[in-house]
Amino acid sequence: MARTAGSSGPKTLAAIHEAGLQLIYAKGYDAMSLRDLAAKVGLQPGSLYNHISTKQELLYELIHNHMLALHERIGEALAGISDPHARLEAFVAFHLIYHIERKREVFIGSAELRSLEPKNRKRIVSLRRDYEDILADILAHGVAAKKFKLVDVRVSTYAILAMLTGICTWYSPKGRIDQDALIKTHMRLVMQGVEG
Amino acid sequence: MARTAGSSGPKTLAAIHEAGLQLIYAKGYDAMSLRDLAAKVGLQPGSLYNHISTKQELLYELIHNHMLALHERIGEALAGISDPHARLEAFVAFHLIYHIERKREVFIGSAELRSLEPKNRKRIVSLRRDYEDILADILAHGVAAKKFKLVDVRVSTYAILAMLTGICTWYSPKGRIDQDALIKTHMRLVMQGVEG
DNA sequence: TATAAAAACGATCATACGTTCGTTTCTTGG
DNA sequence: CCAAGAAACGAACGTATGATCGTTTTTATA
Repeated sequence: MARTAGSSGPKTLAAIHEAGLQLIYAKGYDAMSLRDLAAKVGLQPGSLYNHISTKQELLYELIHNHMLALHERIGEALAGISDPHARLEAFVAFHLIYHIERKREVFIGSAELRSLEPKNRKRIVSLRRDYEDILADILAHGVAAKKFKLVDVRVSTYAILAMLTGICTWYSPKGRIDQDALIKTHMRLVMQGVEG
Repeated sequence: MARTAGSSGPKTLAAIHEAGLQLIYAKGYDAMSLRDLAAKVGLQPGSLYNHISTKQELLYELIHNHMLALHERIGEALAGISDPHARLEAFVAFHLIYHIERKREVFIGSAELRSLEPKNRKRIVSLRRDYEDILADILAHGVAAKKFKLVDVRVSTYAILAMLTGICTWYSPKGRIDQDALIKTHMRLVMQGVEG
Protein backbone atom coordinates (compact mmCIF):
# COMPACT_ATOMS: atom_id res chain seq x y z
CA MET A 1 0.00 0.00 0.00
CA ALA A 2 0.96 3.61 -0.36
CA ARG A 3 -0.97 6.83 -0.70
CA THR A 4 -4.54 6.26 0.39
CA ALA A 5 -7.47 7.16 -1.83
CA GLY A 6 -9.08 10.40 -0.73
CA SER A 7 -6.18 11.51 1.43
CA SER A 8 -5.49 15.22 1.45
CA GLY A 9 -2.82 17.23 3.20
CA PRO A 10 -4.78 19.83 5.13
CA LYS A 11 -7.35 17.32 6.33
CA THR A 12 -4.70 14.98 7.68
CA LEU A 13 -2.87 17.81 9.40
CA ALA A 14 -6.08 18.93 11.06
CA ALA A 15 -6.69 15.35 12.20
CA ILE A 16 -3.16 15.21 13.62
CA HIS A 17 -3.74 18.43 15.53
CA GLU A 18 -7.02 17.24 16.96
CA ALA A 19 -5.62 13.84 17.93
CA GLY A 20 -2.56 15.54 19.40
CA LEU A 21 -4.74 17.77 21.57
CA GLN A 22 -6.68 14.79 22.83
CA LEU A 23 -3.66 12.67 23.60
CA ILE A 24 -1.47 15.36 25.13
CA TYR A 25 -4.39 16.55 27.24
CA ALA A 26 -5.06 13.03 28.46
CA LYS A 27 -1.54 11.65 28.87
CA GLY A 28 0.91 14.49 28.60
CA TYR A 29 3.42 15.33 25.89
CA ASP A 30 6.15 12.95 26.98
CA ALA A 31 3.74 10.12 27.56
CA MET A 32 2.21 10.47 24.11
CA SER A 33 4.21 8.46 21.59
CA LEU A 34 4.09 9.20 17.91
CA ARG A 35 2.82 5.66 17.52
CA ASP A 36 -0.15 6.53 19.72
CA LEU A 37 -0.72 9.61 17.64
CA ALA A 38 -0.40 7.85 14.31
CA ALA A 39 -2.77 5.10 15.41
CA LYS A 40 -5.40 7.63 16.44
CA VAL A 41 -5.18 9.38 13.09
CA GLY A 42 -5.05 6.11 11.20
CA LEU A 43 -1.53 6.34 9.82
CA GLN A 44 1.79 4.60 10.09
CA PRO A 45 4.17 6.43 12.43
CA GLY A 46 6.50 7.50 9.67
CA SER A 47 3.71 9.09 7.67
CA LEU A 48 3.27 11.76 10.31
CA TYR A 49 6.44 13.32 8.99
CA ASN A 50 4.72 14.29 5.79
CA HIS A 51 2.82 16.84 7.88
CA ILE A 52 4.92 17.73 10.90
CA SER A 53 8.63 18.32 11.14
CA THR A 54 9.19 17.04 14.69
CA LYS A 55 7.19 16.10 17.74
CA GLN A 56 8.45 19.27 19.41
CA GLU A 57 7.21 21.44 16.53
CA LEU A 58 3.77 19.88 16.81
CA LEU A 59 3.55 20.81 20.48
CA TYR A 60 4.72 24.31 19.74
CA GLU A 61 2.20 24.79 16.96
CA LEU A 62 -0.68 23.63 19.11
CA ILE A 63 0.21 26.07 21.87
CA HIS A 64 1.11 28.88 19.51
CA ASN A 65 -2.17 28.63 17.62
CA HIS A 66 -4.00 28.88 20.91
CA MET A 67 -2.10 31.97 22.01
CA LEU A 68 -2.80 33.72 18.72
CA ALA A 69 -6.50 32.94 18.99
CA LEU A 70 -6.52 34.18 22.56
CA HIS A 71 -5.09 37.54 21.55
CA GLU A 72 -7.37 37.94 18.60
CA ARG A 73 -10.49 37.27 20.62
CA ILE A 74 -9.68 39.35 23.66
CA GLY A 75 -9.17 42.24 21.25
CA GLU A 76 -12.66 41.76 19.90
CA ALA A 77 -14.13 41.34 23.39
CA LEU A 78 -12.73 44.65 24.64
CA ALA A 79 -13.23 46.68 21.47
CA GLY A 80 -15.06 49.92 22.09
CA ILE A 81 -15.24 49.59 25.87
CA SER A 82 -13.40 52.25 27.84
CA ASP A 83 -14.76 52.33 31.38
CA PRO A 84 -12.47 50.28 33.66
CA HIS A 85 -15.35 48.62 35.41
CA ALA A 86 -16.96 47.57 32.16
CA ARG A 87 -13.62 46.50 30.71
CA LEU A 88 -12.90 44.28 33.69
CA GLU A 89 -16.32 42.69 33.41
CA ALA A 90 -15.77 42.06 29.72
CA PHE A 91 -12.36 40.57 30.43
CA VAL A 92 -13.68 38.19 33.06
CA ALA A 93 -16.58 37.03 30.92
CA PHE A 94 -14.44 36.51 27.85
CA HIS A 95 -11.67 34.75 29.73
CA LEU A 96 -14.06 32.27 31.28
CA ILE A 97 -15.90 31.53 28.08
CA TYR A 98 -12.72 31.06 26.08
CA HIS A 99 -11.22 28.82 28.74
CA ILE A 100 -14.31 26.64 28.80
CA GLU A 101 -14.30 26.37 25.03
CA ARG A 102 -10.63 25.55 24.72
CA LYS A 103 -9.73 24.00 28.00
CA ARG A 104 -7.51 21.38 26.39
CA GLU A 105 -5.34 23.94 24.65
CA VAL A 106 -5.17 26.10 27.76
CA PHE A 107 -4.24 23.18 29.96
CA ILE A 108 -1.57 22.02 27.56
CA GLY A 109 -0.31 25.56 27.20
CA SER A 110 0.55 25.74 30.85
CA ALA A 111 1.25 22.14 31.81
CA GLU A 112 3.53 21.50 28.85
CA LEU A 113 5.35 24.80 28.85
CA ARG A 114 8.35 23.04 30.29
CA SER A 115 8.29 20.48 27.49
CA LEU A 116 9.01 23.25 25.00
CA GLU A 117 12.57 23.87 23.93
CA PRO A 118 13.91 27.14 25.38
CA LYS A 119 13.45 29.13 22.19
CA ASN A 120 9.86 28.00 21.74
CA ARG A 121 9.09 28.46 25.39
CA LYS A 122 10.33 32.02 25.32
CA ARG A 123 8.03 32.87 22.45
CA ILE A 124 5.02 31.47 24.27
CA VAL A 125 5.90 33.08 27.58
CA SER A 126 6.22 36.38 25.79
CA LEU A 127 2.77 36.06 24.27
CA ARG A 128 1.38 35.07 27.64
CA ARG A 129 2.98 38.09 29.21
CA ASP A 130 1.30 40.33 26.65
CA TYR A 131 -2.04 38.83 27.59
CA GLU A 132 -1.39 39.32 31.29
CA ASP A 133 -0.53 42.93 30.57
CA ILE A 134 -3.97 43.51 29.15
CA LEU A 135 -5.54 42.69 32.49
CA ALA A 136 -2.83 44.53 34.40
CA ASP A 137 -3.60 47.65 32.36
CA ILE A 138 -7.28 47.41 33.06
CA LEU A 139 -6.59 47.14 36.76
CA ALA A 140 -4.06 49.97 36.73
CA HIS A 141 -6.48 52.27 34.94
CA GLY A 142 -9.16 51.38 37.43
CA VAL A 143 -6.87 52.17 40.34
CA ALA A 144 -5.80 55.44 38.74
CA ALA A 145 -9.46 56.41 38.27
CA LYS A 146 -10.13 55.48 41.91
CA LYS A 147 -12.58 52.82 40.81
CA PHE A 148 -10.53 49.91 42.14
CA LYS A 149 -8.42 49.50 45.24
CA LEU A 150 -5.61 46.95 45.18
CA VAL A 151 -2.60 46.29 47.38
CA ASP A 152 -0.49 45.43 44.32
CA VAL A 153 -1.57 45.52 40.69
CA ARG A 154 0.79 42.85 39.39
CA VAL A 155 0.04 40.36 42.13
CA SER A 156 -3.67 41.02 41.75
CA THR A 157 -3.32 40.36 38.03
CA TYR A 158 -1.77 36.96 38.64
CA ALA A 159 -4.26 36.17 41.37
CA ILE A 160 -7.28 36.96 39.21
CA LEU A 161 -5.88 35.10 36.22
CA ALA A 162 -5.12 32.06 38.35
CA MET A 163 -8.62 32.08 39.73
CA LEU A 164 -10.30 32.34 36.35
CA THR A 165 -7.98 29.92 34.58
CA GLY A 166 -8.50 27.41 37.36
CA ILE A 167 -11.79 26.30 35.86
CA CYS A 168 -9.87 24.37 33.20
CA THR A 169 -8.84 21.81 35.78
CA TRP A 170 -12.27 20.93 37.05
CA TYR A 171 -15.17 22.42 35.09
CA SER A 172 -17.24 20.22 32.84
CA PRO A 173 -20.17 21.66 30.90
CA LYS A 174 -22.03 18.43 31.65
CA GLY A 175 -21.85 18.79 35.43
CA ARG A 176 -24.09 20.34 38.01
CA ILE A 177 -23.07 23.93 37.34
CA ASP A 178 -24.23 25.71 34.23
CA GLN A 179 -22.08 28.22 32.46
CA ASP A 180 -24.15 31.12 33.68
CA ALA A 181 -23.72 30.27 37.37
CA LEU A 182 -20.02 29.73 36.77
CA ILE A 183 -19.61 33.19 35.33
CA LYS A 184 -21.79 34.85 37.97
CA THR A 185 -19.82 33.27 40.79
CA HIS A 186 -16.48 34.36 39.45
CA MET A 187 -17.72 37.75 38.39
CA ARG A 188 -18.90 38.49 41.90
CA LEU A 189 -15.67 37.35 43.50
CA VAL A 190 -13.58 39.45 41.16
CA MET A 191 -15.65 42.63 40.95
CA GLN A 192 -16.21 42.77 44.69
CA GLY A 193 -12.61 41.82 45.38
CA VAL A 194 -11.22 44.81 43.51
CA GLU A 195 -13.80 47.29 44.75
CA GLY A 196 -12.50 50.50 46.32
CA MET B 1 33.75 -0.92 44.00
CA ALA B 2 30.71 -1.72 46.10
CA ARG B 3 29.19 -0.23 49.25
CA THR B 4 30.59 3.26 49.77
CA ALA B 5 32.18 4.29 53.05
CA GLY B 6 29.78 6.32 55.14
CA SER B 7 26.69 5.34 53.20
CA SER B 8 23.52 4.97 55.23
CA GLY B 9 20.01 4.03 54.21
CA PRO B 10 17.85 6.87 55.52
CA LYS B 11 20.31 9.53 54.34
CA THR B 12 20.38 8.16 50.83
CA LEU B 13 16.60 7.89 50.71
CA ALA B 14 16.28 11.49 51.82
CA ALA B 15 18.76 12.50 49.13
CA ILE B 16 16.73 10.58 46.54
CA HIS B 17 13.57 12.36 47.62
CA GLU B 18 15.18 15.77 47.47
CA ALA B 19 16.77 15.10 44.10
CA GLY B 20 13.49 13.68 42.84
CA LEU B 21 11.65 16.83 43.88
CA GLN B 22 14.18 19.00 42.08
CA LEU B 23 14.20 17.00 38.88
CA ILE B 24 10.48 16.35 38.61
CA TYR B 25 9.78 20.00 39.37
CA ALA B 26 12.22 21.11 36.69
CA LYS B 27 11.62 18.54 33.95
CA GLY B 28 8.52 16.56 34.79
CA TYR B 29 8.11 12.96 35.87
CA ASP B 30 8.31 11.38 32.43
CA ALA B 31 11.23 13.51 31.39
CA MET B 32 13.24 12.61 34.49
CA SER B 33 15.12 9.38 33.90
CA LEU B 34 16.33 7.25 36.75
CA ARG B 35 19.79 7.83 35.33
CA ASP B 36 19.32 11.57 35.85
CA LEU B 37 18.15 10.89 39.36
CA ALA B 38 20.95 8.50 40.21
CA ALA B 39 23.55 10.91 38.85
CA LYS B 40 22.20 13.75 40.99
CA VAL B 41 22.35 11.59 44.11
CA GLY B 42 25.73 10.19 43.18
CA LEU B 43 24.74 6.59 42.58
CA GLN B 44 24.55 4.06 39.81
CA PRO B 45 21.02 3.69 38.42
CA GLY B 46 20.55 0.19 39.79
CA SER B 47 21.46 1.26 43.30
CA LEU B 48 18.32 3.34 43.53
CA TYR B 49 16.43 0.11 43.92
CA ASN B 50 17.93 -0.46 47.34
CA HIS B 51 15.72 2.44 48.47
CA ILE B 52 12.72 2.68 46.18
CA SER B 53 10.58 -0.06 44.71
CA THR B 54 9.66 1.63 41.41
CA LYS B 55 9.77 5.04 39.80
CA GLN B 56 6.01 5.23 40.15
CA GLU B 57 6.17 4.53 43.89
CA LEU B 58 8.70 7.32 44.29
CA LEU B 59 6.34 9.80 42.66
CA TYR B 60 3.47 8.60 44.78
CA GLU B 61 5.45 8.90 48.00
CA LEU B 62 6.55 12.44 47.23
CA ILE B 63 3.00 13.55 46.60
CA HIS B 64 1.53 11.53 49.44
CA ASN B 65 3.98 12.93 51.98
CA HIS B 66 3.01 16.41 50.89
CA MET B 67 -0.70 15.76 51.26
CA LEU B 68 -0.26 14.37 54.76
CA ALA B 69 1.79 17.38 55.79
CA LEU B 70 -0.84 19.68 54.32
CA HIS B 71 -3.59 18.11 56.40
CA GLU B 72 -1.59 18.09 59.56
CA ARG B 73 -0.69 21.74 59.28
CA ILE B 74 -4.08 23.10 58.29
CA GLY B 75 -5.41 21.37 61.39
CA GLU B 76 -2.94 23.25 63.53
CA ALA B 77 -3.63 26.54 61.76
CA LEU B 78 -7.37 26.39 62.37
CA ALA B 79 -7.29 24.91 65.86
CA GLY B 80 -9.34 26.91 68.33
CA ILE B 81 -10.76 29.38 65.82
CA SER B 82 -14.51 29.29 65.37
CA ASP B 83 -15.64 32.56 63.82
CA PRO B 84 -16.07 32.05 60.04
CA HIS B 85 -14.36 35.33 59.23
CA ALA B 86 -11.36 34.50 61.37
CA ARG B 87 -11.25 30.94 60.10
CA LEU B 88 -11.20 32.11 56.50
CA GLU B 89 -8.39 34.52 57.25
CA ALA B 90 -6.42 31.78 58.95
CA PHE B 91 -7.01 29.46 56.02
CA VAL B 92 -5.82 32.00 53.47
CA ALA B 93 -2.71 32.89 55.44
CA PHE B 94 -1.79 29.27 56.07
CA HIS B 95 -2.44 28.17 52.52
CA LEU B 96 -0.22 30.88 51.08
CA ILE B 97 2.62 30.29 53.50
CA TYR B 98 2.57 26.54 53.01
CA HIS B 99 2.45 26.89 49.24
CA ILE B 100 5.41 29.24 49.27
CA GLU B 101 7.39 26.89 51.47
CA ARG B 102 6.63 23.77 49.47
CA LYS B 103 5.91 25.03 46.02
CA ARG B 104 7.76 22.16 44.37
CA GLU B 105 5.67 19.51 46.09
CA VAL B 106 2.48 21.42 45.38
CA PHE B 107 3.31 21.90 41.73
CA ILE B 108 4.22 18.25 41.31
CA GLY B 109 1.11 17.23 43.18
CA SER B 110 -1.09 18.83 40.58
CA ALA B 111 0.97 18.68 37.40
CA GLU B 112 1.89 15.03 37.83
CA LEU B 113 -1.45 13.76 39.04
CA ARG B 114 -1.99 12.21 35.67
CA SER B 115 1.35 10.39 35.87
CA LEU B 116 0.06 8.43 38.84
CA GLU B 117 -1.41 5.01 38.29
CA PRO B 118 -5.19 5.02 38.79
CA LYS B 119 -5.08 3.52 42.26
CA ASN B 120 -2.49 6.00 43.49
CA ARG B 121 -4.24 8.88 41.80
CA LYS B 122 -7.51 8.06 43.50
CA ARG B 123 -5.86 8.14 46.89
CA ILE B 124 -4.36 11.55 46.27
CA VAL B 125 -7.52 12.99 44.75
CA SER B 126 -9.40 11.80 47.80
CA LEU B 127 -7.00 13.57 50.15
CA ARG B 128 -7.22 16.69 48.03
CA ARG B 129 -10.97 16.56 48.18
CA ASP B 130 -10.82 16.41 51.97
CA TYR B 131 -8.69 19.53 51.97
CA GLU B 132 -11.06 21.34 49.63
CA ASP B 133 -13.90 20.41 51.92
CA ILE B 134 -12.26 22.27 54.77
CA LEU B 135 -12.50 25.52 52.85
CA ALA B 136 -15.96 24.68 51.55
CA ASP B 137 -17.13 24.18 55.14
CA ILE B 138 -15.72 27.49 56.24
CA LEU B 139 -17.51 29.23 53.41
CA ALA B 140 -20.76 27.37 54.03
CA HIS B 141 -20.72 28.28 57.71
CA GLY B 142 -20.03 31.88 56.80
CA VAL B 143 -22.96 31.93 54.39
CA ALA B 144 -25.24 30.28 56.96
CA ALA B 145 -24.25 32.90 59.53
CA LYS B 146 -24.91 35.65 56.95
CA LYS B 147 -21.30 36.73 57.13
CA PHE B 148 -20.51 35.79 53.54
CA LYS B 149 -22.51 36.05 50.35
CA LEU B 150 -21.67 33.68 47.51
CA VAL B 151 -23.40 32.66 44.32
CA ASP B 152 -22.21 29.05 44.74
CA VAL B 153 -20.16 27.64 47.60
CA ARG B 154 -18.47 24.83 45.68
CA VAL B 155 -17.47 27.01 42.74
CA SER B 156 -16.25 29.71 45.10
CA THR B 157 -14.17 27.09 46.89
CA TYR B 158 -12.44 26.07 43.68
CA ALA B 159 -12.04 29.67 42.60
CA ILE B 160 -10.39 30.74 45.83
CA LEU B 161 -8.14 27.69 45.94
CA ALA B 162 -7.07 28.25 42.35
CA MET B 163 -6.27 31.85 43.09
CA LEU B 164 -4.20 31.08 46.16
CA THR B 165 -2.46 28.05 44.73
CA GLY B 166 -1.56 30.04 41.65
CA ILE B 167 1.38 31.63 43.41
CA CYS B 168 3.29 28.37 43.01
CA THR B 169 3.66 29.03 39.31
CA TRP B 170 5.23 32.45 39.55
CA TYR B 171 6.18 33.58 43.05
CA SER B 172 9.81 33.70 44.04
CA PRO B 173 10.82 34.87 47.53
CA LYS B 174 13.77 36.62 45.91
CA GLY B 175 11.68 38.85 43.65
CA ARG B 176 10.20 42.29 44.02
CA ILE B 177 7.28 41.25 46.20
CA ASP B 178 7.82 40.32 49.82
CA GLN B 179 5.77 37.67 51.51
CA ASP B 180 3.81 40.21 53.49
CA ALA B 181 2.59 42.11 50.44
CA LEU B 182 1.73 38.82 48.78
CA ILE B 183 -0.48 37.79 51.66
CA LYS B 184 -2.08 41.22 52.01
CA THR B 185 -2.96 41.35 48.33
CA HIS B 186 -4.60 37.96 48.32
CA MET B 187 -6.25 38.46 51.67
CA ARG B 188 -7.94 41.59 50.47
CA LEU B 189 -9.15 40.00 47.24
CA VAL B 190 -10.59 37.02 49.06
CA MET B 191 -12.11 38.68 52.12
CA GLN B 192 -13.71 41.43 50.11
CA GLY B 193 -14.78 38.99 47.43
CA VAL B 194 -16.85 36.91 49.83
CA GLU B 195 -18.30 39.83 51.77
CA GLY B 196 -22.07 39.96 52.15
C1' DT C 1 -3.04 13.24 -20.67
C1' DA C 2 1.68 13.19 -19.08
C1' DT C 3 4.31 14.22 -15.15
C1' DA C 4 5.79 16.31 -10.87
C1' DA C 5 4.49 16.61 -6.29
C1' DA C 6 2.04 14.92 -2.35
C1' DA C 7 0.96 11.42 0.93
C1' DA C 8 1.02 7.08 2.33
C1' DC C 9 3.49 2.40 3.45
C1' DG C 10 6.63 -0.67 5.95
C1' DA C 11 11.10 -1.62 7.38
C1' DT C 12 14.71 -0.06 10.04
C1' DC C 13 18.12 2.55 12.91
C1' DA C 14 20.32 4.25 16.99
C1' DT C 15 19.33 5.48 21.39
C1' DA C 16 17.38 5.77 25.89
C1' DC C 17 14.64 3.84 29.22
C1' DG C 18 13.11 1.12 33.68
C1' DT C 19 14.49 -2.68 35.92
C1' DT C 20 17.10 -7.03 37.32
C1' DC C 21 21.03 -9.53 38.75
C1' DG C 22 25.34 -11.38 40.64
C1' DT C 23 28.92 -9.63 43.16
C1' DT C 24 31.55 -6.88 46.44
C1' DT C 25 32.26 -3.99 50.31
C1' DC C 26 30.91 -1.62 54.41
C1' DT C 27 28.22 -1.30 58.81
C1' DT C 28 26.33 -3.01 62.92
C1' DG C 29 24.12 -6.06 66.50
C1' DG C 30 25.06 -10.06 69.46
C1' DC D 1 35.19 -9.51 66.65
C1' DC D 2 32.57 -11.87 63.43
C1' DA D 3 28.61 -12.94 60.94
C1' DA D 4 24.35 -11.11 58.78
C1' DG D 5 22.34 -7.76 56.38
C1' DA D 6 22.53 -3.29 54.09
C1' DA D 7 24.12 -0.59 50.29
C1' DA D 8 26.74 0.02 46.61
C1' DC D 9 28.81 -1.44 41.84
C1' DG D 10 28.65 -2.46 36.88
C1' DA D 11 26.86 -5.11 33.32
C1' DA D 12 23.02 -6.48 31.04
C1' DC D 13 18.10 -7.24 29.21
C1' DG D 14 14.02 -6.34 26.77
C1' DT D 15 11.31 -2.83 25.18
C1' DA D 16 9.78 1.52 23.40
C1' DT D 17 10.82 5.70 21.27
C1' DG D 18 11.66 9.57 17.68
C1' DA D 19 13.13 9.78 13.34
C1' DT D 20 14.80 8.33 8.45
C1' DC D 21 14.50 6.21 4.07
C1' DG D 22 13.34 3.96 -0.27
C1' DT D 23 9.26 2.77 -2.49
C1' DT D 24 4.55 3.02 -4.15
C1' DT D 25 0.26 5.02 -5.18
C1' DT D 26 -2.80 8.90 -5.69
C1' DT D 27 -3.69 13.70 -6.77
C1' DA D 28 -3.33 17.79 -9.29
C1' DT D 29 -1.11 20.94 -12.52
C1' DA D 30 0.23 22.47 -17.00
